[in-house]
Amino acid sequence: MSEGNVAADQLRLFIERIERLEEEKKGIADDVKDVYAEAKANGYDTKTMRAIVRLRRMEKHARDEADALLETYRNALGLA
Amino acid sequence: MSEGNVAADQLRLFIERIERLEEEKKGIADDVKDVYAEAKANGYDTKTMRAIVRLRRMEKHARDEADALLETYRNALGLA
Amino acid sequence: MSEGNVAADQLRLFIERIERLEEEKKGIADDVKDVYAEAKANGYDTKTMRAIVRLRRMEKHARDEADALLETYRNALGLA
Amino acid sequence: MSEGNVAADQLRLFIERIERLEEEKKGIADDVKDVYAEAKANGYDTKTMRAIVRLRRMEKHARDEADALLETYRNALGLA
DNA sequence: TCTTATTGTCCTCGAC
DNA sequence: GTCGAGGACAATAAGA
Repeated sequence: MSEGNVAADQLRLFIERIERLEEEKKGIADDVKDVYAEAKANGYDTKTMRAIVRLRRMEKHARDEADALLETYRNALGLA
Repeated sequence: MSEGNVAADQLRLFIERIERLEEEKKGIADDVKDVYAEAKANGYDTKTMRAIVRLRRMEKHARDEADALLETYRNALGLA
Repeated sequence: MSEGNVAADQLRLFIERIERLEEEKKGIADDVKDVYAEAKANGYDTKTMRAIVRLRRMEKHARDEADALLETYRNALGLA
Repeated sequence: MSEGNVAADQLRLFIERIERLEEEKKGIADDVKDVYAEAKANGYDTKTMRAIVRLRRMEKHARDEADALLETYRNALGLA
């Protein structure tokens, strides 16, 4: 079997990389949950906190989008 | 068969209502496409236009979200 | 500013038309959601309903395809 | 302002911790996407790959469940 | 074709 | 423990 399973091996490696990343991702998601729990234990309202996080994310996205649009304009006008 | 198919009839009515709405929705989506096509025919870059529409939508969402959050704060503080 | 902003004005009009249409579309999407919610409140399983709607749409699509094909044949044969 | 904003500061810290974690999470999600893209560039079908990953996750879950059940039995029987 | 945008489904989470 | 909302993910459709 010294040959022919190259493709299978490569696939397996891809799969394993993905699984490792997914695990990391899950770990971080758990960390996020912990922070909310800790905040709640300190008397904060998690619903409001989630709203704040959501708002800030939206604002950041809008800003990024605006920057990209401005860049598009610049290019269209041949500036910089 | 004057009886017993009440449920089936009701389900059919729900399905038909949904299908009617979906058709309307599709019609509007087609209208949007037409507007983009018309704009393109007038020399506008549709990709940029889509970016503008997206940006304005994001900004509006952020604004709405901010308003809702402010309202939450107001209530929490017993104001108004 | 009686001049030169014609293009900008026209663009703005296009954008506004699109945004208006998008809003209508969203309104209809909300209506659809309401119908599903109402059906659920009447004891129907929305997942199944969605499957039905999807199936009927596919069938309609298949029928339309068949009609188009038939039309193609007709034309190829010089029949009305 | 040496006083009274303790709560606000603490809240801000919680929010920032969450945002930092969310960013990390997004970074990893992007990494996953990259791996899929790389696999695709090597001739693999990503849809199939996703199915494999999903299946293995389910199998792991099933195994964990079985282990937990076994543990429950052990405890019920007073075995180490 | 190949990417990007939208849509739909699933699943988690907090509230009641 | 059920419900509804929200977010994440996957599938499909559209556009370049």
